[in-house]
Amino acid sequence: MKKNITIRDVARETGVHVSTVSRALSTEASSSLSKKVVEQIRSKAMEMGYRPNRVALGLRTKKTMSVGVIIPDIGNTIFPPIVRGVESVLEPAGYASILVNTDSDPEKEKQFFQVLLERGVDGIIDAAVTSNDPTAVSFSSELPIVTANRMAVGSGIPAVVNDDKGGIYSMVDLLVNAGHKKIGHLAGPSHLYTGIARQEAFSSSMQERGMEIQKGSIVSADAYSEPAGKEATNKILDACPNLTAILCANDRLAIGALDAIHSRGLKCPEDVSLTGFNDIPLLDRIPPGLTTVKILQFDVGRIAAEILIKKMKEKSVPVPETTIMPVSIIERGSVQSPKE
Amino acid sequence: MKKNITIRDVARETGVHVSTVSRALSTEASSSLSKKVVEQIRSKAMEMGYRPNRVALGLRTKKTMSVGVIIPDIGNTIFPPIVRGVESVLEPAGYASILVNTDSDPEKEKQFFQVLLERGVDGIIDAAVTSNDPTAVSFSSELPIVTANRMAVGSGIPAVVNDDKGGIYSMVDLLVNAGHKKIGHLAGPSHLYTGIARQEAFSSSMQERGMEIQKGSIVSADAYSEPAGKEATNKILDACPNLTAILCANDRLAIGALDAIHSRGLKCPEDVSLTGFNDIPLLDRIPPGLTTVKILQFDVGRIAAEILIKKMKEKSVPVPETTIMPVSIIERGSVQSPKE
DNA sequence: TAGTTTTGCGCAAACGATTGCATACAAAGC
DNA sequence: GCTTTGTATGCAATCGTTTGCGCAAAACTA
Repeated sequence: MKKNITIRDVARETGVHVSTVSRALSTEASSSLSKKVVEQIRSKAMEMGYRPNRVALGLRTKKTMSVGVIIPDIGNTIFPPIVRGVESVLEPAGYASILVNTDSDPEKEKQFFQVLLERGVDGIIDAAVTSNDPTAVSFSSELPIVTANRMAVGSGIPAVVNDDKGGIYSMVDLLVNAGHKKIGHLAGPSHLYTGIARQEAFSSSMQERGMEIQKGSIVSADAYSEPAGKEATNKILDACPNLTAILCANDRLAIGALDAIHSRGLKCPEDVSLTGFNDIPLLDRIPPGLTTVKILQFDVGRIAAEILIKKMKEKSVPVPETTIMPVSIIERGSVQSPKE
Repeated sequence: MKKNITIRDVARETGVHVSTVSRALSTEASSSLSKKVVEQIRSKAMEMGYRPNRVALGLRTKKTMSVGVIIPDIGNTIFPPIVRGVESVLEPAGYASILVNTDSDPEKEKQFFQVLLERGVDGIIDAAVTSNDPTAVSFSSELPIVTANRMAVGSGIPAVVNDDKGGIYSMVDLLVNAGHKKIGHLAGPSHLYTGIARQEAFSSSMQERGMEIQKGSIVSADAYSEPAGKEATNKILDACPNLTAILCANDRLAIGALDAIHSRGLKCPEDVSLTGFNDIPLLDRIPPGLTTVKILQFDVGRIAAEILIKKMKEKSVPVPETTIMPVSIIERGSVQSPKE
């Protein structure tokens, strides 16, 4: 492993001072130098295989050109596209992303904030934020943060989220228009923004349409997972066996609901219609085809990163506090009119 | 954004020299100090909210405690578990992971190597390596590299891969035992290790079992994607309509094959049996249930990271050049005995 | 031609930590 | 009581850059 060469080496070889080399290599500062030296230094640097040391740069300028990306779990299919969206703008802008997984543990989230700050990141994309997140709030005074896919309600931290409310409203419409009168809601975890927002949207939408919400027809799953969805669905159907449709807070819960329905000897959509949220990959191939709300995960990440870059460049620049990304309804086979 | 406090500040407050603070804060060096000062300095540092600056540390020690993780695309379902596996050992060991996506573009891979080196990573996990990868090889003399899921054949770079050969052999066995005589192979891209290794395994296995390989019954897909799988399958079936089974190089190709089969008015497994590789999430729920080879993605990442850490700590330590992870066969509904 | 401005580059201090070496003081040996 | 040996801490260089300031030479100005 050969020793790295520095601007000092280049300076020695070209017979100029290190500061001159530094300036020659910088696009802006090189204008204060004669064309000839700049040319000479650059070609010499290239020839010597000079590679700038970002660590030293970071120390000197207090900008590491890196950002922390905090997510609950990259294994959860909705996050990879978000991460790609983030990188699609960060990388071309010269930023590196340090990725960490919290497994939705607030304690870990806090630790990671510390670690990221020690490493001098210039900003953070937080897709693991909880609805009430003191950690994110307290760190938001230290460096720019943007939350993605979720938001810390009332925190003032810029957020890019999906139109959860609109999506749920459309789904309720769709079910009601299909003739459903008894609709349940398999809700997401109650400590997460998406869980809360979607449940609130469900309730208010049902109310606005004059639909009855039966007691026990709304149950929150512990996590966004298939088993949690199955368990919660069983609770819902135990309490309200007469339901003809269940609106699920996300696709994985809906898949769990499908399991519960089958295990009870029922069929979807014949006995109970089901809807999801997110439109995860391969969902279209799982029978009977889940009707769901498609979200723009990639764009959520992309826009969150764009906002973050703005704030990192100029921390007092005004940015929209909440950006809501449009959703669309994907109709497949899991919804049909109730039998009677 | 309040100014960060440094060991200099702590030194001033406690009335000692910065070097003393540095030693007090380090677990090893603190043994050379009196217990009293150490205690005093530490509590003062805590009280002042001192946060070490890793950038400065990195400059001084030439170790950034960070590693680059290069993958083709985090959106491809097989990579997230690998990344989690990598992080599961890197993070507890104090390393941060910088994640980059190459989209399988060798040019990008090269650029990212440069960027990662500029950023002073201590090592690299490369899961985007191509079978013949001059970039990885040339950089391997500059810093420790371990490849995951794929390998650069004959490069001497330590690799952790799946038992591709064993998996394919088992699959051929399974098909042959089910009575298939006309078996095709939907191969992966021919510039990727997995594509090559699996195809070679297919050919040699068939040969060893005395099975005939029809002309045109092996076609490489351009990419590991459903459309590429569909296209290649059509080519295969155009050339060899009498095939009763197609062994696919991975699950996504197999799903594409399923599409092709359906579009030709055929059925799986009645008309043609199909097998996959990887066992991606939700695969079990796609009818008729794809028989596939399950790989240990998480462990591939985990072990690759463990090897990398060893090499980063002591670059001349001997490590296994190739680690092969066991695979297992998951039987589902996509294979049955041929009709006639 | 003398004074003034501009141009081009060097000097040296910083960024925040670590670490080999020097040093002061105390304890211990004789 | 004087050397010897630790023991605990300070000193200063260093890692690789950037950048404000200064200064000489060149280029104008009148």
